[in-house]
Amino acid sequence: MADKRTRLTREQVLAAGVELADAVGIDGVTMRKLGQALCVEAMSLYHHVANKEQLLDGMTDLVYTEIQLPQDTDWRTAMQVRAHSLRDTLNRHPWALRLVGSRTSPGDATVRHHDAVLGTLRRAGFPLALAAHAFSVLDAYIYGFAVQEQALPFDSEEAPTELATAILAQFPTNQYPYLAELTARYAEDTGYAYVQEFTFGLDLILDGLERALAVGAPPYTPARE
Amino acid sequence: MADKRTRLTREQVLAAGVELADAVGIDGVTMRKLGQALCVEAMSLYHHVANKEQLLDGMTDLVYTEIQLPQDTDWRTAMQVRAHSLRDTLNRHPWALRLVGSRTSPGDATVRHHDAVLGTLRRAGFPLALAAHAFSVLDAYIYGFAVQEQALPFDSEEAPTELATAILAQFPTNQYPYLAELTARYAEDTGYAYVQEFTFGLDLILDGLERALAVGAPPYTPARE
DNA sequence: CGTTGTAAACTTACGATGTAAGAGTGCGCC
DNA sequence: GGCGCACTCTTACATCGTAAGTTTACAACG
Repeated sequence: MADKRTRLTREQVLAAGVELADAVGIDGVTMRKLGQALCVEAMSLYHHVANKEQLLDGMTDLVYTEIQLPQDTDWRTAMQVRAHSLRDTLNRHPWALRLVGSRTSPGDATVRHHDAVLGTLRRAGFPLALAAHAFSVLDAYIYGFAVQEQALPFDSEEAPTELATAILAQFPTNQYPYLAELTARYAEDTGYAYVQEFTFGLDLILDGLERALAVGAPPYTPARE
Repeated sequence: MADKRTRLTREQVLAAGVELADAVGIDGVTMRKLGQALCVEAMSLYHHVANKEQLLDGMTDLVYTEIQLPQDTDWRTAMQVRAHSLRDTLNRHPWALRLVGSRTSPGDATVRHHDAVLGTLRRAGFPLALAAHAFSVLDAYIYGFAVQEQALPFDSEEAPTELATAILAQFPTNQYPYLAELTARYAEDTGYAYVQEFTFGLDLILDGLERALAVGAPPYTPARE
């Protein structure tokens, strides 16, 4: 965690913030603890960030840096790669999701990322309105999926066999029959992986977009373009 | 805000919490202020909730109460009505979204809601796996859309004409050409409403589900059922 | 009626947090 | 050398969640 005697930079502060948040959760990120991680008193940090708000903004933007920009292959696989990269990143820094929901001023990396995605779609022949729609659906889905994944009472990567039954036990079977049915199914299905769930929705959306692109006219938009 | 001399109940506390959060935001909800709103000292609240965690859990579940359960019409319009109701509710209580992402133990209303949605799909003929997939995509989309709506630097309901240009001014046009193009378009299109964006994605997903239902076999699932 | 048990509300207190204000400290440039 | 400035530290305060212990008021009983 940062050697003793170098002058601090804003970048170091933000990076340490990300690292700390990963380790102890976003609520564990306090100015004093962050200072400690950097061998510095809490108040010294205020020469590199205006306040904690801005620290969190910077951390959020730094996370965006990790997301793979879409490459210039066909738009579909480009979107797929980006989607998985975004999901991975959000899983690697679970706290980031809570921040994007409350931050209204996007950082530099954030804007660059959005522009790149939009560009990939436009160059692939998406009319402007459809490109905007596509961006909106895709991002909404990815973020929402990440929210759900975090709300799950188990780690989404491991086989949920016993866990599912534990959850099942929480609510009375007869009162919530459909949930019970579902949980039972997952409990017995040992091969189940949550990635499949993500891929299903993603492909469904990409199919829809492909169809919309083929038809030509983006629906639900005042005719212009 | 609650008359003087009635004994407090847990329900009153939670309702006051929701009201307070709506008024001053979730960070403004402190035990002392909540107590004040109920004409009671902060510590008295601890006789009705174990700690602040549990207060937030209860508030989250109370919000779920407001979401319209799907009626027993055809599944498609049922899902549409529910989707819009969920979005409205999340917009009415913007703080709730941040909570669902961090809460892992669902409340009673939450579970009931999930069961009802699942039930509607099952009764409409969705195989179990497809019903689960459908639930996952839809909820992910709705939550994610709400996240994006909140991250927008403007109120999603009003015409963003001048606002868009203000945003546009933030980042250099030449550096982010596609975003600039998009923002310019929205600035000139006075008839634009953000609901259309929501409806586009929702219909796209519902179309996809309808097709998957027609085909019969849910993709991406180990063959069983 | 007084007595008493108990659930609900209150009082006090503590450690942690974000940060305002101002006082050191050390490095680069004259 | 010494001046200026960028950085850091010290001290202090209001506010937060909540632990511990005390007071209050009402219901049940003699």
